[in-house]
Amino acid sequence: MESRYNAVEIEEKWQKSWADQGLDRTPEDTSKPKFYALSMFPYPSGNLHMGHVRNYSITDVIARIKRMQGYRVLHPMGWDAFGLPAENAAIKRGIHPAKWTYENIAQMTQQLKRLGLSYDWDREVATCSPDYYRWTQWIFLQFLDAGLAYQREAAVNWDPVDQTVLANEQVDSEGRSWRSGALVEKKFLRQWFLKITDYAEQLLADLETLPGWPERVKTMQANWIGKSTGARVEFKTTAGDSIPIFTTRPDTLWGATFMVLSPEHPLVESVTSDAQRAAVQAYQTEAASKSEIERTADDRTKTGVFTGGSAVNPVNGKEIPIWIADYVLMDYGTGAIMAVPAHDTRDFEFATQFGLDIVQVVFPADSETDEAEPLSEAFVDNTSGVLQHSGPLNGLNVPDAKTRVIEYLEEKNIGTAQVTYRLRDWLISRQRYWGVPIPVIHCPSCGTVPVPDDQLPVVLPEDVEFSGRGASPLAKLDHWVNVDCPKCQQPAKRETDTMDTFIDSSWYYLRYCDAKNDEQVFDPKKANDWMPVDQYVGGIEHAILHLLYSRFFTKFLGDRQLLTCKEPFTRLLTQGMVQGVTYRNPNKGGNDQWVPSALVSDPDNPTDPDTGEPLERLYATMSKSKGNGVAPEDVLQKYGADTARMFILFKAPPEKDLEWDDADVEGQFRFLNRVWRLATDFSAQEGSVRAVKLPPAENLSKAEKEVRRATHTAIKEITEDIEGDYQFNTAVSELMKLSNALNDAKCVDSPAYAEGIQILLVLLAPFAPHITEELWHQLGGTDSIHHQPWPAVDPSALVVDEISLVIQIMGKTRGTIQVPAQSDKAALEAFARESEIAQRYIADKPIKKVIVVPGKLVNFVIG
RNA sequence: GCGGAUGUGGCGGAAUUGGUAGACGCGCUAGAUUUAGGUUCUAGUGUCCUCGCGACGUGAAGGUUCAAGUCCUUUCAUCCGCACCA
Repeated sequence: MESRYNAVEIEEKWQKSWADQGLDRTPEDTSKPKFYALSMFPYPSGNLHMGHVRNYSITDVIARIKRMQGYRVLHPMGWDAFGLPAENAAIKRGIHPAKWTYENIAQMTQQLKRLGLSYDWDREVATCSPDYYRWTQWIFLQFLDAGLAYQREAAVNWDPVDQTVLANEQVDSEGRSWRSGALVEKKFLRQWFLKITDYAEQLLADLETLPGWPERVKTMQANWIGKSTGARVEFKTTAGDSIPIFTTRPDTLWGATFMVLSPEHPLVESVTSDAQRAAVQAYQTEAASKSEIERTADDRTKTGVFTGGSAVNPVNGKEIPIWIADYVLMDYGTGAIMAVPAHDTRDFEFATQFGLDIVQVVFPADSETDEAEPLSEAFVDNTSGVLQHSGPLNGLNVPDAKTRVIEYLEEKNIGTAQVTYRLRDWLISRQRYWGVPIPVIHCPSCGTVPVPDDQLPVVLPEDVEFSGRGASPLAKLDHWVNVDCPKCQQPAKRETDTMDTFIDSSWYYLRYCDAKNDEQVFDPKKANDWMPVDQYVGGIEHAILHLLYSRFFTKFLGDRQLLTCKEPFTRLLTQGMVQGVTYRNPNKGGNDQWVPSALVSDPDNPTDPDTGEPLERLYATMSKSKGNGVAPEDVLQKYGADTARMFILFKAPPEKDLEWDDADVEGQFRFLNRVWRLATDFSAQEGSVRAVKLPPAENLSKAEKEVRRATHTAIKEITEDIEGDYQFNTAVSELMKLSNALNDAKCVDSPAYAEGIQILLVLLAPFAPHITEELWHQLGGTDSIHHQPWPAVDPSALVVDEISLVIQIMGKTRGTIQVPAQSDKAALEAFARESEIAQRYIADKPIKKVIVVPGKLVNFVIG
């Protein structure tokens, strides 16, 4: 009696059984090598989407294979649970953020568990739990103690109607508040920063120690850190005030014909002449009122105003005018530049526009003269160009001139070599409720006082009102704000800012190593045992911030003697997006152009339900606005988790975007049904898969040898696919090949066939954990299939008696012949020469050359 | 503009790193099974033609080689990231 593959029933059964057995608990046995497999933990939005399913399926397959390969594996899951959506829900719907968050966690946990992911739930963390954020606060105090946490004034988004600070996400693309619709203003508040810039050089240099990271991510981080090597040079105004500048081209100093200050530069006031004061102030006001969007607008026509003041070029004593312009940024370098229009495109544009002098000092290496034609664009070559009109640099090429000019500047005491970074210190203050309270107390006499370790955590108060107006909910809570100073016991006030949620996620992977510790942030022994994470998997959207911050934390905690690893994540896999079938009306724009799949009645001939116009069909990242999402629950209900996992892993390589296609999902379901049939047909006649006793190789029939070759080829190929670069798509195709070979096998009552069925199930187990467990037990297995060792290749099974030898004439393949596999070069050539194919093509033409590639081909070059 | 990547059938994608291009799957075609549909099974499926023991074929154009998707040069297109960073 043939049974049918009922995925949902089997999956429920085994998920319960595995949970009861504690199958996925992290082993403590340290005799095995460790492997730490980690997916980026989710924000508990309440709904699992396909991107999650893909992310976690990838990591789960890796974790399962590593277990079978004899590693003890740490594979945890948790929740990045603080953040704005919970607070927005509170403001809009009156639900307390904690209630909203924990309900979402409960719901998503149920969804996750249906995917059959082998998590050790005993190590679950939620960043909003006091057990966790107590240690987030402790780490903050470590930064404070190290002098790497500090306060200064910084701009926030201020909603003038609601009188509240807004997060960037609460400001729309037109610069208006999400709630009041008011135009958002800049306001300066005293805020907390972490001094990540102290680690800029290490964070940049150590990227080279990460060969297991995608090039793209490393490049993005390097650009973000933005190291520039150059010089700091002291310019002086004619009045004698010092204006230091930074330049990467100190070799072009003799070509500096004017200076430009940022409109916010503190010296603007003093250099401005009375005649120019009105124009300068007008320009400053205009620059200050420019929004982000106006600043980054496409038209980059340079604007600026002459201050009326001048400075002296320190290398040649020439007097040069000082301008202000908003293309010079206050927060980079010194907020002032020397302008060398001949050798910088922006300065050139500015000089051309305002009729300022252009003096060329670098000339092409092959140029006959040093008296150039007027330039039509800046000459920016910085490799082979030769310096002229530059005193001690004359005749040097640019790289040599750069070295020489630094010596010169230092001799003359007017400048020095300097390195700058674009990386800014990390603003971590948030004027919000649902985050980690910053654990400090402001005392009128003692100043900023850390909350003592034994008083941690500073718990978020529950009795809070969420109006979305006025000060942060915490600041309005007098009984919470007013405390005694821990030092002097006098009345003081709590800090009411909470931390950026990126702080929470910068160390969660460390907490998993020792998730239940209530004495320490983690036991360094345990963290050093598990760290670094061997494989980290997540979306490309975290390429910069999350990964950079985590690297920063790891390095800092290393400096505090809590960790020995230099980098948190040895290998990083950035999985591609999941895209859905999307319908677009090309005659419409904005959000109206997207027609939700649910409204399309005939997918073969899609039309707009409103207008009847034909629709374009394409693939795009799943989103609510496009109505092109596929709900994981629906897929699980219809096909089961095993099919969903198989589809996701097979359809595209993990780092590429994946097009969700129902027909392909059906295909995977068919494959699992075929495996089901193969195994149940086999068990009906055989009974047990456990005792495979193979006769000696020489006694195997041809059919048996073929089955064994297919079986062991599959082991070899799949193992290589996984160990190389996680090519799950080709690994799955190898599983299909093996299943096809077993389906075609002519020796179903042979031990070789039994071995094939058994190994097919074991190899498939990490990908489709439920169906394989069920079939394993139907075949008489008693222990879990997930406790089976990863199969080893039997090299003797791969040996073939005959190979097909490719015959080429002049490099063109003309056919193949079967020859004994063991033939040497001479024998191969002889077989080839005698072959009918060669005879036919060569006939009586002379053979000029014969190339023999053993095991592959023979190529005749004829005249 | 700078930086990173990618271009292979109708589609998703393979190709031992220079050695039979198109594995595996989807789709499609024909046939068988089934009360019908679905399922399942069998065969076929890069293009072209004069249907062969043929020619052509990996974005385009050159080159190296007995042999190129793979190496070199030039070029085009698409996607992504950063963007007045001195």
